[in-house]
Amino acid sequence: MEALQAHLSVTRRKHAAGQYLFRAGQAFRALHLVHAGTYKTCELADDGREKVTAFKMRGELVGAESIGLDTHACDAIALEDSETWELPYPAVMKAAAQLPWLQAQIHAALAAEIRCDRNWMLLLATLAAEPRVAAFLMHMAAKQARLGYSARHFILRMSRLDIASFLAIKHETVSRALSHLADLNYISVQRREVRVLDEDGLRGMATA
Amino acid sequence: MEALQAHLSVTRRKHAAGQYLFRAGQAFRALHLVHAGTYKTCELADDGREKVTAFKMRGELVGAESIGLDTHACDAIALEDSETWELPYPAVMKAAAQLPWLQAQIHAALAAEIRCDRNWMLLLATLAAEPRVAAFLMHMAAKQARLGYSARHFILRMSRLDIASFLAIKHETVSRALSHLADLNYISVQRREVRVLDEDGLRGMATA
DNA sequence: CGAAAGATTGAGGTGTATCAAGATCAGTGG
DNA sequence: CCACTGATCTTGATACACCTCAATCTTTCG
Repeated sequence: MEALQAHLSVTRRKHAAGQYLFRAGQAFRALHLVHAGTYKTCELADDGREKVTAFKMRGELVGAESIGLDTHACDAIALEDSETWELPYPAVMKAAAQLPWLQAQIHAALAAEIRCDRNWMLLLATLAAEPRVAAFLMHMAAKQARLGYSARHFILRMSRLDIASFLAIKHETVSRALSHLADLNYISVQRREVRVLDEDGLRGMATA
Repeated sequence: MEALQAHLSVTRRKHAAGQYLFRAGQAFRALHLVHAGTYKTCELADDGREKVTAFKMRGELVGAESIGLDTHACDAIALEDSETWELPYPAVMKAAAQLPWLQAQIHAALAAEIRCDRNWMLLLATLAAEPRVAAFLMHMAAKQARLGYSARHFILRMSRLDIASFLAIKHETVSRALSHLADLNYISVQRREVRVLDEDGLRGMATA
């Protein structure tokens, strides 16, 4: 995905914490590749119900779910000062028509998105609150590691409320789960700073 | 999607009720367009946890989530005697490279899959058991209508257990919810046969 | 027909939501 | 710099929706 600049014009966009990358209903014109920082995407219902559906970091694509629509299907919001590369969708399509590897990459990225969502669906459907939180922490740790940071010590960029929404529980429950995981000495938490003390313990909690 | 036969070889495959279209771990070689009947897809975890992630009927694509992988990421099972058109994936890719409209269709289909999953995630995260069941019935009714059948009277092709798994509740809870919706005279149910008596009532239940 | 699978209904237990009160932190303006 | 304000987080007590366990009934299929 990183060799794209050679084939199409890429615009850098910076977003302050809390700023919208796009809102549901706005015209869909481009995909966004996260270059720095963290974003969340929020699914919205007509009646006001909403849920955080994903957290996106460097190398991940935002906005793909709106392909084929005129307007965006969800909100995307920066959780900290962040930056994306904007990839105009028509240009991407044109480039993909010329470059089989790019087409394969796009298909693969969309399919991976589906698999990721379904993994979370499975997890939310089959695990209780505390295991969900444990799995979430493991997942965040893995993401950190993939980006070259420590999987043992990291900062959660999202609020308890965001985590709660993502995990389909209440924020009080997230708080309690974190406190309990700390009591068990699997982690230490201070506000948004997390330290993983016992990875095996966490893993055990996340699958049982 | 129906003009595909002109551009690539399509194999018809029949499946008896309960038969696997593919299993997780089997080689991924083709997409499958449902031509008749109903299939379910099941996401599996290493430790045995599983969840029904989708029900697919005529015109819907099965297997897209495994694009980019060597092997299938989930199970797909026929719920009744059914038939698919098998679309060899390499051939699809080749055709898409020549036909921009096909490429756009594929992107759109994958994106639509993501949006559909996220709608269910939102629903499961924000609604209680009974509204989930009501929403599920409305959804099934809409699917029936789209295929030209009655949205007022239809047969559920899946068991209570399948519905329960899909909605992330227990099958007893599904049963009770259905009974209660019948008590309210929103529907009538006998086993898998459903009649919608009060669509507005159902809709109200599904969003509150 | 008999056996197994699926569906319904009841009674009781439990995990999480709800409601509420403090504590801690971040940002603002005096 | 500090007081002030609002947002975020933590913790407790209670309520209730759903799960669990169990029995019964119906349908399906060999």
